[in-house]
Amino acid sequence: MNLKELSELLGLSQTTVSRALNGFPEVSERTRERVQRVAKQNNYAPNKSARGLAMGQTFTIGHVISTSNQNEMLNPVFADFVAGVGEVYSANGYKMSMSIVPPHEDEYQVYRDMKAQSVVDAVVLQSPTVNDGRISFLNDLGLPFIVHGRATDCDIPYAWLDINNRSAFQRATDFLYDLGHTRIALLNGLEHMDFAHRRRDGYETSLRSHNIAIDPAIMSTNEMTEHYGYNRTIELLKSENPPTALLISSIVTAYGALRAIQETGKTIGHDISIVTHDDRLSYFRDNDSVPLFTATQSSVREAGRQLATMLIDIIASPSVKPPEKLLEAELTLGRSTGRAPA
Amino acid sequence: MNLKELSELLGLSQTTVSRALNGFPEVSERTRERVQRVAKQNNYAPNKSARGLAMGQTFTIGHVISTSNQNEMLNPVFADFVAGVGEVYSANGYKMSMSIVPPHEDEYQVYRDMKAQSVVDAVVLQSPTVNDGRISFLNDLGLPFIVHGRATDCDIPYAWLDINNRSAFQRATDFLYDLGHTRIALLNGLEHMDFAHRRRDGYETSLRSHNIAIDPAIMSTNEMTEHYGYNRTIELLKSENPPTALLISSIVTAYGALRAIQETGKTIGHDISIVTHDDRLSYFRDNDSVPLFTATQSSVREAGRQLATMLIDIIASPSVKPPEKLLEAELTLGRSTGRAPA
DNA sequence: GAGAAAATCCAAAGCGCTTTGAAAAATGAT
DNA sequence: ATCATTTTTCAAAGCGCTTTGGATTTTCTC
Repeated sequence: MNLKELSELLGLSQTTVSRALNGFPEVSERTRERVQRVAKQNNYAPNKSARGLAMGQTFTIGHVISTSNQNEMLNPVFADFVAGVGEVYSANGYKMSMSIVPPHEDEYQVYRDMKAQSVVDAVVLQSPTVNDGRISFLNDLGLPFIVHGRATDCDIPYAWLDINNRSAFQRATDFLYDLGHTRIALLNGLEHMDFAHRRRDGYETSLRSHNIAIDPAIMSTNEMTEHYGYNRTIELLKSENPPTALLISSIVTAYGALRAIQETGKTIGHDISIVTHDDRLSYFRDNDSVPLFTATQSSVREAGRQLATMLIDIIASPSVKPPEKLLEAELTLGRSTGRAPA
Repeated sequence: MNLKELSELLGLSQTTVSRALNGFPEVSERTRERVQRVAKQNNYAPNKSARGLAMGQTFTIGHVISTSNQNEMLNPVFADFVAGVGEVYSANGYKMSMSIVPPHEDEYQVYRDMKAQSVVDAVVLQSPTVNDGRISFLNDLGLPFIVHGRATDCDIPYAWLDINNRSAFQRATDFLYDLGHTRIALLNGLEHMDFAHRRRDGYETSLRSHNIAIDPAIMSTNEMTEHYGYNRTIELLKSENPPTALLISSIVTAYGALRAIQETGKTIGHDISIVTHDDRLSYFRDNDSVPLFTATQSSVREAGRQLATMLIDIIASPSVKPPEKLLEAELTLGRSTGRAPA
């Protein structure tokens, strides 16, 4: 069923039917109701290609995910983030177009093609690095976008939504210090990633403020797998001057660290403390009355929702200055932290 | 830059340019080369909406993900599966359109709209249940599709790719039996899911073949979170007749079980054995020479690749009988299994 | 070099929608 | 009843591409 058929069925012109369905004021309520009813009955929905062609808008938002990193690893946060944005998209009549960029292929070309083919109205940029060339590239390309995160070394204005990584990790480190910990290891993500860079900054700032020397021997950076947490913790515990606390960038890695601690016969929250960042991933949901991990918490799914809302606003009014939003992470107390051993 | 402008630039008709770019034989190699060169130079790519409208094909494949289950949980397998299909899509000029269905909304309506708006050429159906109404629905709707998994109670022919869940769990149970285990607990996924149903079947078949009574007290079914693994294992270990081995449906849950075992002071592979299913999720990758878990392994990313290839074939030749593919899981030996304690 | 065959190119229609500019119908004011 | 407004409807153009059917040019054969 297409517009022509529907309008013939109704005995109206295509114009009137189109206007009735798209909520234009030039059509009487009685007609609109009738049109909508018959459209629903016949399961009519306007052809997206035709609509896109006529309006120069596709009601589609692009996500491009590069798997070109060393292990072709995906960000564990990916699924929940997508779920969050996707909810808002579908509530607003938008579709999500996801492109996976295979290893050794050019992510920039994907954006160029998206623009040339006008296949999306806007894109969301994920996993920004400290100095992310994609931002100025998209800016020059003229493709509206929003960044999930920020790029420290980028000075042009752009739209973003981020959590306060620096403050979160500073507070977490302060908290461990208050518990008496002075030897706090950092198990960070890859530090060319902007979020990891900022977390490290927060960690170091806290240490400096308490006159604790920054010791690279207990700071590490890697992809945030379970095994990274395990292996690195074993290493740290075996070292001559082992830390009494671990600050960890991902809950997946924190579980690995916990495994190592248990295996070594130590007690978490007693012999050694852990604070981790927790994105509230759905398959690590913790329903205990007191959660396992003390954590800097921020729901990445909720972040996705808010980011999508912002982006849809940008599409609606592109002229206004790029919106920015900084979400604070909560520091929630769990069973993984305690007073530093004497 | 659009076709008209490009063809004027080249001094050719739109027809010729279009044919040159789309590989039709009616254009000389010399012209084709020139056209392609100039197109690349000017970053020309055909408008997708226009192309879709003219050809009645969108080169887009739909994925619809319902978050309507109790905890709005996403399948942890989601990200890697998407990465797998996405690779193949982009290699073949297809785009992926992902729809998130918010809780309490009608997944069927999403499919109906996709069809009416002709926004996709085909869809992939994920997480099928034992008796999944979506299969016959899509069949009646006339929207080409392929199922990732199968539906036990569905008798119409349809395209699918699945792993041999039944055989994998039967072999795993046999293996534990051979090690002397006779009290083997099952920590399964939600059993209205077809894969979980089949795994249970494999487990029970093995037990019956060894004349071991099936004991519902040590069989459980739940969403496969870390905490499910932990809590359930604690429960089992505390019970009066505790199992000596656990068969677990997801590696996330297996880590939870391991945590419980360690906490109880028991040694994995000695006091208690674990066999888990491992989808080779990227953030649980295990690079140890001997892996942590003995597992029924099958890469879900590779499954995604193969499924995408099959679906593209279906689109190309819709008439042939729906393809089916059954992948066997490997049983790989890790450190989590050992002889049953005397 | 003429005619036939092959290779190359083109103008125009059509895909299904939105939207412009104008006409027809309904309403209100005099 | 007449004219001026407002409301409601419509015909047709245009979005950028593919593709049909035909025209033109080149190449080949004798």
